[in-house]
Amino acid sequence: MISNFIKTIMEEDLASGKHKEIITRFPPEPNAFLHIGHARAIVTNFELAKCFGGKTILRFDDTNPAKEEKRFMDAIINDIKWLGYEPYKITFGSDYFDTDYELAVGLIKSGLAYVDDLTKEEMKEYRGTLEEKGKESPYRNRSIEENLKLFEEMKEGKYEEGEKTLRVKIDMASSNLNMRDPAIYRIIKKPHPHTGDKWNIYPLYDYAHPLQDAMEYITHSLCSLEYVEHRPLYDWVIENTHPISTPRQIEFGRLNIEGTILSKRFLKELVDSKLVDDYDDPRMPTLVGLKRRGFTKESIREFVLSTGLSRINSEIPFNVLDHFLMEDLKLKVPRRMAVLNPLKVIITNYDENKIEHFDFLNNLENEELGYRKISFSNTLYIEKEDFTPVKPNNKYKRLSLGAEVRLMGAYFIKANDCKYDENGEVIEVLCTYDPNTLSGSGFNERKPQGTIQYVDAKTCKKATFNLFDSLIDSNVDEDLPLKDRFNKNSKVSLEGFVEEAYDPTSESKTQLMRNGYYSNDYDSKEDNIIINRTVSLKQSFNK
RNA sequence: AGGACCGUAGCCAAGUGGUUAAGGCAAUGGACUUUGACUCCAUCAUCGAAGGUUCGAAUCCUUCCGGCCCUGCCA
Repeated sequence: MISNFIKTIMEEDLASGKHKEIITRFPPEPNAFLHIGHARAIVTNFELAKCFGGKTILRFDDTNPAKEEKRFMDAIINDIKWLGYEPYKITFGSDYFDTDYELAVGLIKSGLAYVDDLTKEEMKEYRGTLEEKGKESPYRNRSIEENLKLFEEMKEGKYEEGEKTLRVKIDMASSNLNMRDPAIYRIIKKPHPHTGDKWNIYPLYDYAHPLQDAMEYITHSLCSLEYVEHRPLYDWVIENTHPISTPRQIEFGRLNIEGTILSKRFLKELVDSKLVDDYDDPRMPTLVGLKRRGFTKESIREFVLSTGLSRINSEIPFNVLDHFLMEDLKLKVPRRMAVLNPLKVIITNYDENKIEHFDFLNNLENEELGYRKISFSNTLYIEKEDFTPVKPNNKYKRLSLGAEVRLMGAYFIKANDCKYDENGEVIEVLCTYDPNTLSGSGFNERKPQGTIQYVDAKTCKKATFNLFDSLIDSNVDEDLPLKDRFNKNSKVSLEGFVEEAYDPTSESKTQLMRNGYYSNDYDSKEDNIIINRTVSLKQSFNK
């Protein structure tokens, strides 16, 4: 499923013959890492074009030389490729500076643009406010010849930054502030990464963007809702410069994820203040962060396509993202048992020198993933929350004294006794096993209370589990500075165990067999496996 | 009365005058079980509010309420 209202527009434009082909574009300014919000724009643009056999261009919007950075450009290209998309071509806003300039000269010649000497502050004053109309600049009626000469001189570098701008003559009384003679060129005396020191003047977004679209034959220029009020200006530029094609701007709502903030500023603050490791910290909503957290490109893509988009800014719970990861991985990856909070279990009627190995399906629902060995001995670990001395209610499906439970892939065990530490915490459970109940043996004389997972203490591997939560603390006042709203518990590390078969070097995606959390992005430091949980526990058992 | 956009369930979102308002997520109940997972079955809205037009409205009109955006020589 893909955005209906935009797709409908495209279908109509194709049917009416307005366009023969659909061409879209993704136009990031190369000054930040891409996040999940950008993924929505990327997926939408690429998929929509793909729907109609069209093309999508990646265009770096580098009209402001003060802002661009090469490392962001590389990161953006990598992120788009990671998502599985190949731009038809990669262009730069600066590719069109010559045409931008010529068309601006044309605007002056038609009496539609003028060079203004007003300072920034004066211009603000003249612009008026939301309630009051603006007034015309005293320089508004310079002759075409003078404007031409002045604009040329601006280009040649005769004036300093801020001294002059080129403005377009529209309507100072417009209720749309964007139409009150917006500036389309300003002086910036900085070398540009692509055009060097060729230019002393650079076009502004509202002028450059529609022209870039036009010059690339973009048919549908998708952008976020905040540009709605820029559309009249977008159309004005197209109508009055008569470029080679007539693109159409279409706006859609932004995507937000609950528990995080998708703003460049916030993400930068987190990194700069070292609250997170870097832009690729698994807690970050950046694409590189989500990737490290374990998200696959398929899951991101499906997430975007399935949640759809409209002209509403949406705020989607993080667990929706989890859902699509789960959907993507559940048949694709092997599953492994893991114990995050270990509790020792001693099998009192099992030979303490014996270790058995069983074949166990890597993924119950997908036999193609094959089998691995799991082992069983008299000393095991189970999850702390999988044992309680007294069975709390009849829905309890785990181990309690006197009750019998299946160890997944192995035997039934019955808890007979347990030991406590000085704080009254259970530290060891004493069980007996029934050799007749081996999994797969066909034993069906009685049913266990439930099934729990375990690892064999004699063969398991130590692992550190990183569990992640929202970046934003929901209990903190929204008016506080972003940094102060950081959730200090957004990362919790637990020391536990994974079964022997877990291979950190080859299994970058694994489902850990308890309520669907998956591991990814291990870091093998010394002997310690670090596993980042990617999908949150659906619920806590200890309600 | 500054202007723009928007309001369909807890969260997304189809639907743009015509049978009982798609679908997904979440939730709840049940079945199954080598994970309280997965899978399967069932349940879950009269469309921000009030009026109006119409044989008939979530769809058109009016008013009200609510949200969000706009006063960069940023994008």
